[in-house]
Amino acid sequence: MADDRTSKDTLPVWFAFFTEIGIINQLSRALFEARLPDGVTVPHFTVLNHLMRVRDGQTPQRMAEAFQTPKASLTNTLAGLEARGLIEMRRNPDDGRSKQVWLTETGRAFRDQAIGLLAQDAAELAEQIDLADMKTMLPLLENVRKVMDKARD
Amino acid sequence: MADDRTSKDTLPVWFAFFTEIGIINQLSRALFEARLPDGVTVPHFTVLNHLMRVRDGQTPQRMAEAFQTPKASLTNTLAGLEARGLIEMRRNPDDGRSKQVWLTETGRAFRDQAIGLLAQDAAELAEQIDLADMKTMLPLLENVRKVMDKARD
DNA sequence: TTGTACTAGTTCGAAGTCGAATTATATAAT
DNA sequence: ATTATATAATTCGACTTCGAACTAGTACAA
Repeated sequence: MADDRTSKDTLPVWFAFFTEIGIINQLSRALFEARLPDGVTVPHFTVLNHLMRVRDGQTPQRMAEAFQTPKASLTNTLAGLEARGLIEMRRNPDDGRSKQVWLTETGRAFRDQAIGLLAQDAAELAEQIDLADMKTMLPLLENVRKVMDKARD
Repeated sequence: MADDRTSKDTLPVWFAFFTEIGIINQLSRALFEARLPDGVTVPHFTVLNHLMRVRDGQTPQRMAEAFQTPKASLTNTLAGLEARGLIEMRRNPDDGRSKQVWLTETGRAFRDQAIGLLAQDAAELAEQIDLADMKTMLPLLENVRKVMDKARD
């Protein structure tokens, strides 16, 4: 018995939601890339951060799934990181088709330094936005993400 | 006077927040573009929707500000819409430097039809996500967006 | 052992993004 | 009027994105 008649204002609310998401995404990208040196982009940083938070030595495939991003895009991102000496790609000894992505020492240092720079911006934002609000939103956003992820055919 | 010592978990929360934002943005883009016909993209639709919701006849400059997007990107988007006959660019009679963007009848019809298609997806999402949660997030997201917007130097 | 099907990653190409330079027009100052 | 400065939009070019085709390697069946 779920009511399959959706409320009249459902659509506008969702639209407004996606609009805000889009703008915040854009603003955060601009903010990040203004801080990151040397043409390092958000996708670059995201990969470094992921490898450090979760574990390095992962395959590109696995990471593509984690980020919900096409393999071809990731190939490009990884090539950029490797060219800058921040990661190392090795053959996967267990499976010749796949590879493993390892952080270099430079990569680890770079990520830590970047975190430091970004922390300044975060602190500035934190002055103006209640952390409690962020903690309210976070689980709700996660839920939206999970539902949308499942809805993909 | 403001405490410049931010809580220890501020940074991780903000990171997680931006990560969710990024993924939801990506998922919503995929969802939208699967529905929109004929190579029409999210930026295209966003412009149409904005012109209809707010008012058409606006200048590209004004819209670029509203969307937080570079002028050069918008030029490209508008060119696509004009090529498809969904908008019309006219000289601004009050200022020869600028232009005005007007919806065509085709453009209006297209937007209405697109809304109908997207409403189906929204209804599906709405079945699984409480509208109250959306209404909780919306003002908080708006606030984040406004603060970030102001923080741009 | 060969064949068939599958999977990981890359390459290719078409399209989108956007900072910087450029063009056209407007406004202000003298 | 002339010049200087500012603003709206476009063009240019370097770069990113990502679907589809391709290459290399694996698995399993007969």
